[in-house]
Amino acid sequence: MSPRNKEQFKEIRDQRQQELRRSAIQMFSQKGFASAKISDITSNAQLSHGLFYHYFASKEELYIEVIRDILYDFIDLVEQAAEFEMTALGKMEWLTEATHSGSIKEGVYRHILVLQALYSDHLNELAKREIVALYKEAVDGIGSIIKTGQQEGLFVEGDPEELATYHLSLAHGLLLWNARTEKPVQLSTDKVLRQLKKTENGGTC
Amino acid sequence: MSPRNKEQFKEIRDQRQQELRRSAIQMFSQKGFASAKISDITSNAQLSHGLFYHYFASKEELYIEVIRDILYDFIDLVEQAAEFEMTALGKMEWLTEATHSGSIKEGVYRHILVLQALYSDHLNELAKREIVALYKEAVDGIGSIIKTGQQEGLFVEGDPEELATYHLSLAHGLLLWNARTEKPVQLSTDKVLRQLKKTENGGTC
DNA sequence: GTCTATACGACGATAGAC
DNA sequence: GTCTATCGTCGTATAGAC
Repeated sequence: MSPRNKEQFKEIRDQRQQELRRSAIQMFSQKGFASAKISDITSNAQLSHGLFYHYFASKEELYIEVIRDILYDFIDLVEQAAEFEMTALGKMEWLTEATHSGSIKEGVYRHILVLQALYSDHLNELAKREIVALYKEAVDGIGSIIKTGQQEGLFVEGDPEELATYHLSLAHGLLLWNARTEKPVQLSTDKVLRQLKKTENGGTC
Repeated sequence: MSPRNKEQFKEIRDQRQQELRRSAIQMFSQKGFASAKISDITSNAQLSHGLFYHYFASKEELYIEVIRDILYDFIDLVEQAAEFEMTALGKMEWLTEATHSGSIKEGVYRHILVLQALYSDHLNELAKREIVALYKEAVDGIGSIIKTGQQEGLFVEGDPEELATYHLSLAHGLLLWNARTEKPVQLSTDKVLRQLKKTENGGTC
C-alpha cells in the first residue's frame, strides 16, 4: 500500500465524516435526537446505514460533536465581528445580519438543536456544562463588543454581559418566530439593536 | 348502576385525564416526543401504562392536546392582562412578570414544548398551522395592548403586531437562557420593556 | 376502571461478504 | 471502504383477567 493510497483513504474518510455531520445537523434538528434514525442520517448522506459505525462510535457521539461544531462556528462569527475596523454599533449590525443570513431555516435548525441538547436528557450533565460554557464564550465575546460601544458613548449603560444576553435572546427568539410565519417580518437590525442604542436622536435632544 | 355512580366515574375519568396531561407536559418537554415513553408518563402519574389507552387513543393525540392546553393558557393570560384597569405599560409589566413567574423550569418546558412541536415532524402540517394560529392569537392580543400604549404616547411608534413579536422573542429567549445558567440574571421587566418605551426620561428631555 | 402479560414493529448496533 | 443480513432490545399498542 503506497503512501499515496493512504492519503487518498484519509481524504475519503474526512469527506464522509463531513457529509455525515452535515446530514446529522439537518436530521437531528428536524426530528430531534430520538426520532432521527441512523438510517435517516446515512441515507440523506447517500451511504448505507452499516457504514455509519466506521465513522462514529455511536449515535450519541455524533450528536455531541455536531453541537460542538455549531457552537464553534458561532464563536468564530463573534470573533470575526470583533476584529473588524468599525464602531461597536457597526460590529453589532454585522453580527446581527450574519446570524440571520443564509437560509433562515438552517439558522433556526442549528439554534433549536442547541436548545434541545440543553433541555433534554440525552446528554449527561458534563456534556451539557460544556455546551453552556461554549455558549457563554460567545456571550462574553458579544459582551466585549458592547463594552467598547459603551465607551464610545453610543450604547446604554449596564452590565455588558447581561446586555449581551438580552441581545441574543431577542435575536434568536425572532429567528424562531420568523421561520414559522408565512410571510416573515423583514428583519430589522435597527429594531433588534434599539435596546442597545442610547437614544434614537442622540445629541439633538 | 345509579346516576350517582355514573357521576363518580366521570369525576375519576376527568381527574385521571388531568393527571396524565400534567405528567405529559413534564415528560414531553424534558425528553422530547419520541423519548418520552408512555410508561414514563403513566408512572409519573402513578398509573399503569396499559391504562393510558383508556384515556387517550394514542401518544400523538395526547401530544397535540397538551400543546393546545398550553397555548390556551397563554391566550387567557394575555386577555387577563388586557382587562385590567391600568395603563398599557402596567399591563405589559404584569404580563412580563406573569410569564416568568412560577417555577422557571416549568415555564421554559412549556415554551420548548411548543417549539418542538413546530419544528419537528411528529405533527402534520394541519396541526402545526393550528398551533401557529393559536400563538398568533396571543401575539395579536399583545399587539392590542401595545396599540393603546402608543395612543397613550408612552410606547414607540411602529406596527403593533411587529412590536409584539419582538417583545415575545425577547421574553421567551431570556426565559430559555435563564433556565440554564447557574445564577440566573434577575429578570428585569424594565429592561425587557425598554424596547417598547419611548424614552427613559420622557418629558424632562 | 385498573392491572399484567404479550404481540408486533422499529431501530441501534454487529458480523461478515465483497 | 462499502454493502447486506441479522441480532437483541425496547416501546407502542392490545388482550384479557380482576
